[in-house]
Amino acid sequence: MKANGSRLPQLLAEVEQQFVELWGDMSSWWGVSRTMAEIHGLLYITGEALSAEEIQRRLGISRGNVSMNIRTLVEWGLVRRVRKRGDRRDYFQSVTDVWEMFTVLAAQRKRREIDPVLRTLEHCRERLSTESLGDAAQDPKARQRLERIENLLTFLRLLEQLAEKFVNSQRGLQAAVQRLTER
Amino acid sequence: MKANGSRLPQLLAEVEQQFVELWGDMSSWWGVSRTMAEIHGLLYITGEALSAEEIQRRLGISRGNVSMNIRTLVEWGLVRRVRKRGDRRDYFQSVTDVWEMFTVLAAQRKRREIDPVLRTLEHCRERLSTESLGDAAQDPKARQRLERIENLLTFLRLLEQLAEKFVNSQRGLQAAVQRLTER
DNA sequence: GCTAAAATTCAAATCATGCTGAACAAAGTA
DNA sequence: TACTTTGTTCAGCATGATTTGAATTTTAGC
Repeated sequence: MKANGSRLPQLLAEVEQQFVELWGDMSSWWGVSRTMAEIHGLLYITGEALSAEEIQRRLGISRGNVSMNIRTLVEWGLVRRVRKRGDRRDYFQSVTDVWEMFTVLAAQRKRREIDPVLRTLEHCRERLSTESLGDAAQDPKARQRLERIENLLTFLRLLEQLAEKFVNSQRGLQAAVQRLTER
Repeated sequence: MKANGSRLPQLLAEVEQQFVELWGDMSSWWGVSRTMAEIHGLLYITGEALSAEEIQRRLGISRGNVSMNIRTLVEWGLVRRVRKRGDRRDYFQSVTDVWEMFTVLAAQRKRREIDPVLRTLEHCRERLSTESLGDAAQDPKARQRLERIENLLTFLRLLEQLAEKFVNSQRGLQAAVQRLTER
């Protein structure tokens, strides 16, 4: 289908808008707030270095909100702070590599959510172990629960290792996953 | 270390409590509400078939809340409704296989969150394609954005395929992932 | 069919998350 | 030094998500 009469800039703006919204919809997937995802989405799709004011204007959010969220995005390495000569404002630009972005987000989630869970699970296991319980560890209920906890631990450890591969060797893993998903 | 003097049932109750909390902490990981995760966690760790009333009592939540969340858990196949002869209450029991549970949760998330995003992304791509734009597709900005959208699509499709493998052949994939994560 | 227990529903109340905006700090300019 | 522009912080508030509980429906037993 051929283009209607609308001008290109308007179309780009519309697609940009749609993309930012979509990126916001994915925020829960990455475990970040909607606004943080939108800021990142805007920077990713435009590819430009935008000032805080520009971001504020385009997303219709407050000054403080931009500042707080940008800080996290920069800390995480998803966005770079860029200076322009003769301009004292900060500008911000997104990393462009999709695998790198995913790697960062996965690592953050792992650190914040998986690691503490593993610690707690290990603690649960410890409390039900033979060393802690002595003869009582033979109790069928205790044994059953220990088994369930161990199954879970095994599974999560596997996920953890998988995540680690992502972080340590995106490229190699990319190839491996591709092989894995081939017909 | 050997057990202190505390009785086993109390220890089991404590570990149960800790586990339920932990499972609740993982709720955002699965994209479900904390209470839904807690109900499932309780059923998983006890292994028993519990009545709605019992769940309500142990988690300190309302009757309606149990009913609503249980419904979803049953719909998703994470929990089975069990009848006991001579008792007209419903009892509920969790699936025990960790891979099966993960499969279900991943499939739900994919359906609810990944699929719609892919549809929207494809729509964005379509709007920036040569077929839609004609000569305007050569505009550097348009090309750059199309490229970014395509990179993302490629990546998400890969994730999608990976998720599909989980759903279709947990066991085979389990082995594959294990191989992948070996030293 | 009637009754009572159990399950479900959903409007209203509650709660948590994350946003706003005003106050403040820092950094550049004259 | 005083002023202006930009960036940061956080208490209080707004919004949306979750829960409650009373009304309603369903179910099983008689």
